[in-house]
Amino acid sequence: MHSQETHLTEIEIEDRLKQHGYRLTAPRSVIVEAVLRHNRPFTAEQLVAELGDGPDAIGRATVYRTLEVLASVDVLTRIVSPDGHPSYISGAPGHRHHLLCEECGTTVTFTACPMNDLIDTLATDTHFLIKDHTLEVFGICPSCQESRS
Amino acid sequence: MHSQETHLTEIEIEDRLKQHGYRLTAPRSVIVEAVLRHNRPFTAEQLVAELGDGPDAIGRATVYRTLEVLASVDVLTRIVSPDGHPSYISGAPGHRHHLLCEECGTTVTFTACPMNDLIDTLATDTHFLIKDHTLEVFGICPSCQESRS
DNA sequence: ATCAGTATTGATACATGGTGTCAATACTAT
DNA sequence: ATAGTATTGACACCATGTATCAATACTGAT
Repeated sequence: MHSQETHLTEIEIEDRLKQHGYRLTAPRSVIVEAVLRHNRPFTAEQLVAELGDGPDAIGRATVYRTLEVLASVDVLTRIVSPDGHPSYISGAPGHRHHLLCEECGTTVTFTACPMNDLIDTLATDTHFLIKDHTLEVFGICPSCQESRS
Repeated sequence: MHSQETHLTEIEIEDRLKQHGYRLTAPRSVIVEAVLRHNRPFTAEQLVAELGDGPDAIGRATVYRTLEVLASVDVLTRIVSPDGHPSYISGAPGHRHHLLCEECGTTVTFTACPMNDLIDTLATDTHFLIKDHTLEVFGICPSCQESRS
């Protein structure tokens, strides 16, 4: 019911972009490679900092746009923490939620969603047409608990 | 299991501020009155726009600080939508979640939280110390569904 | 292999949402 | 009434993200 994420390869990701009608460009390859190096949630600004200078610098706008594109083809998931700061997590097609360590960012993905029953009840009772929900869990992972004490 | 919110009065809110050691000031009264006029979620910037000019204008920083204070004493709840934009909802002490209409902002509060079981399972399986979770539901309310068709 | 068409890029400027500073003000307990 | 201190608001600043637009580069068709 929960698992570490299995990652797509660069080639699979680029295929997926093509299938959705996106062009394969040098900056996108660089960004995909950078994304694959992260196995923790990262922010757009972190990527900008990594890729935004040097000889083959990639523009801020391109980084933001590409992250959006990758999220739209289910290569990345964008999650928003309770303080409103978004970050991206590699690989998360389908309906998933995450358990994040607030200290080190370790992420556990789980597919068990307890919302289905609740959504039915809410829909019946309120007559809302229910479209979406957020559900993310935050805590401290075992190794951070240890290094605290 | 779900309900429209019952509102505190201005006096009750000001008592609550005092009980927490906050002073009663003119700007805070103005902000509390403004908050009570809203029965839909609102953003900090909306309040700034309402109160930020005219003869008794209230500074942007004061508005932001006061909203934080009101949230800290459970007069307001701050929720963050999937796109990362925070808004405030009047009156929500305790553990509550919300069902929001994406079109008109109508909000239904519910206390049924399906997370308890899941959290126990997650804690057992991952050994995380679980601290917090987000859970908000978004949809279209009955009256907006009607005016669509 | 070349070409034309168009998606993409990146520089820049701008927009939005929020925070830090600090002197001046105003609340509260005494 | 006064002293002490929380609070205010002006301002500058920061962080995150977006719009514009000319220049570039990918792609499919030839």
